[in-house]
Amino acid sequence: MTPEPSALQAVPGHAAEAHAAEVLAVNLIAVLVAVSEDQPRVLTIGGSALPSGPFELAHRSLQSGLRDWVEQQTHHPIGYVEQLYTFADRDRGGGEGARMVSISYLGLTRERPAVAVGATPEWRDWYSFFPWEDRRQGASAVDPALRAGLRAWIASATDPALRREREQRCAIAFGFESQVWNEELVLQRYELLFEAGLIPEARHAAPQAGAQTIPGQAMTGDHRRILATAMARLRAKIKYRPVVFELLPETFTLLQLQRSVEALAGLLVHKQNFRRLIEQQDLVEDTGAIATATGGRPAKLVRFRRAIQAERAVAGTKLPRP
Amino acid sequence: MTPEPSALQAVPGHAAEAHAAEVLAVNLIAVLVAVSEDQPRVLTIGGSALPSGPFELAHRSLQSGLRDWVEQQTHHPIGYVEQLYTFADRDRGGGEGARMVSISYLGLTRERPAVAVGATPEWRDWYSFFPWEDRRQGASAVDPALRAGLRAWIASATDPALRREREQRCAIAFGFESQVWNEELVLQRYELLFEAGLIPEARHAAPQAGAQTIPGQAMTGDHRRILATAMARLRAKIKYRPVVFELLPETFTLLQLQRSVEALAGLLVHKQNFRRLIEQQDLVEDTGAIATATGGRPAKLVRFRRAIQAERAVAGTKLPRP
DNA sequence: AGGAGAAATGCTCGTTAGGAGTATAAGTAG
DNA sequence: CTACTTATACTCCTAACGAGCATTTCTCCT
Repeated sequence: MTPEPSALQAVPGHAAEAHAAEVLAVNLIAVLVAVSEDQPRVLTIGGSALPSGPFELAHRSLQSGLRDWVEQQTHHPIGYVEQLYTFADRDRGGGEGARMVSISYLGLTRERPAVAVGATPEWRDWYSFFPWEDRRQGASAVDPALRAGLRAWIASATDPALRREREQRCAIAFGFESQVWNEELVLQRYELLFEAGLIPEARHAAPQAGAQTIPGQAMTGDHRRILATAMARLRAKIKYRPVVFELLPETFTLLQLQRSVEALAGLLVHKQNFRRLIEQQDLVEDTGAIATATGGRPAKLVRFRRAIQAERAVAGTKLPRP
Repeated sequence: MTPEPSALQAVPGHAAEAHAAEVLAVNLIAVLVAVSEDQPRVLTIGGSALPSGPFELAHRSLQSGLRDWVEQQTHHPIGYVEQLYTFADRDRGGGEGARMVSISYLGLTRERPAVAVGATPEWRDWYSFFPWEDRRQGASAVDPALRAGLRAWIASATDPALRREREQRCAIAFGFESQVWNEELVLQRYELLFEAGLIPEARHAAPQAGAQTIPGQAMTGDHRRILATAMARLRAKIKYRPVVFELLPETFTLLQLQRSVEALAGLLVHKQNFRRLIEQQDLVEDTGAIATATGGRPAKLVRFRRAIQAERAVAGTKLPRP
């Protein structure tokens, strides 16, 4: 076993010594998600920033570093943590020689009821940052503003090829022509709006003429982009991995489960088929208890079958096996 | 917009100043994949290390930093680059206060024919590192050795609960009982073998009694784990994103395409159904040309319809829409 | 008490994607 | 001319999925 080499050292101009000095600050950023009252929430600091903190030498690993201080913050066990993305764009970080590398994580937890409103940290509805992503009541109210802004951006391209390209990107991301809304394209939509100058955070990067902005609260730095990444990842993941259960109490009804999925996806689902899906996958089991009715026939209380994690590997095959 | 804060600074014991000094070296690691002669290859340095190099202040972003020096190495355009994972385990990096954070990437390219064999860098068959992952000829020849080693590891657990847990993990990852081999579980399999002490690299971390190791060439440090991550990601990705085409020449036959997919997946697929899949998704278009036959009826040469990238967003829905 | 409303639960269709296999066409190597 | 290899076209079957209808069992209102 050779000692950990800088394998590139053979390349001219890449002498290892020259780089030993190039050290960077490493930051951990958490998107902590919970669902309560059928709304997805995200933990914020000061209302518009994601919790973040430096990676320290004392931490065993990146993930344990994140867990350490998130649990310190929330006094909650985080059931599920997943790395999102690492980035180090030029405009981030401090001055010369102090560039920052940020490693973002998605964490799922149950919202602690006792968190005071207005406190720091505070749970906020994630759709307050992305109002256009909530389509549970049909196309959202902010849709016309988006369309108008995007149309203006498309029209502002003088090159016809560029105009067509923008048009197509918008059509796909927002389903303008085809009426097909893909709830997973959260990040693509955000980036289009950003490019179009409709996002206040974009002003800082590229100050434009006074294009008007759209509804949706801004966040510190590029935290809203990170939140978009987390939303996209979670919306994709709930479809092939039983992660929703990390957000639910120990026992719950099928409707509660459905409402949570709908909250995350920003879409309504077909109730009967949703139940069929859950049942045929053996995801839950009866507890024997009955939910105190909330306005209809009482529902069975079920619990997540943790055994399923062990029994089955994820399927996800799409190759025509022989 | 508040200035980029360390949001955790309010937490006791986390004063921002105390951490400004904790800076770390950041390393970029590339898993560069190509396919030639129906074999997946990975670019190595010195035969057993992945190319890696420091992230420098001069780089615009992490990804462009990676692109810069990979293209410098291979003199190839890399069509596709994707971030894999960032890690910073305690046993990595140098001495005190110089811990290393490694950011790994997956890159796809076409193998340049003119690369000399035995050179540094060198393309190597990725199954030389993971012989058990190639099941195109049925269960691989190394299978018995794996089973024996894993059985010994299972039996070595004195606690019956632990033994059952190990048994189940092996059954899922390797499909022992159910005969179901999930080709995406590359990383899980590697980690099981690692835990079982069957991987030479594990010796360094936890020197055990002389459990025997299994076929498959070792790599520097934890590079084999990173390669496993890349293989798993790529095997999953080819199923829902048209990334295989990055590995193929401009025009190709459907069989070439199929063989490339099989090479990556380590599995054979049903030819007719594979073609149906490709056709119904409109992934390729005729070039009009015919392939000079390689031993059968001549095949149409097709090319990837790049337009598809723009036309369609990825589907991937599993929610019962209303 | 009786009826309206809300939610739970059960079942039925029709369509489609995917797995598996048969049949035929069109080349090359002897 | 024949054997072999690969390309290409269909057929059949089943499970999964989208879209409904119908019935049951509660609470609440008048």
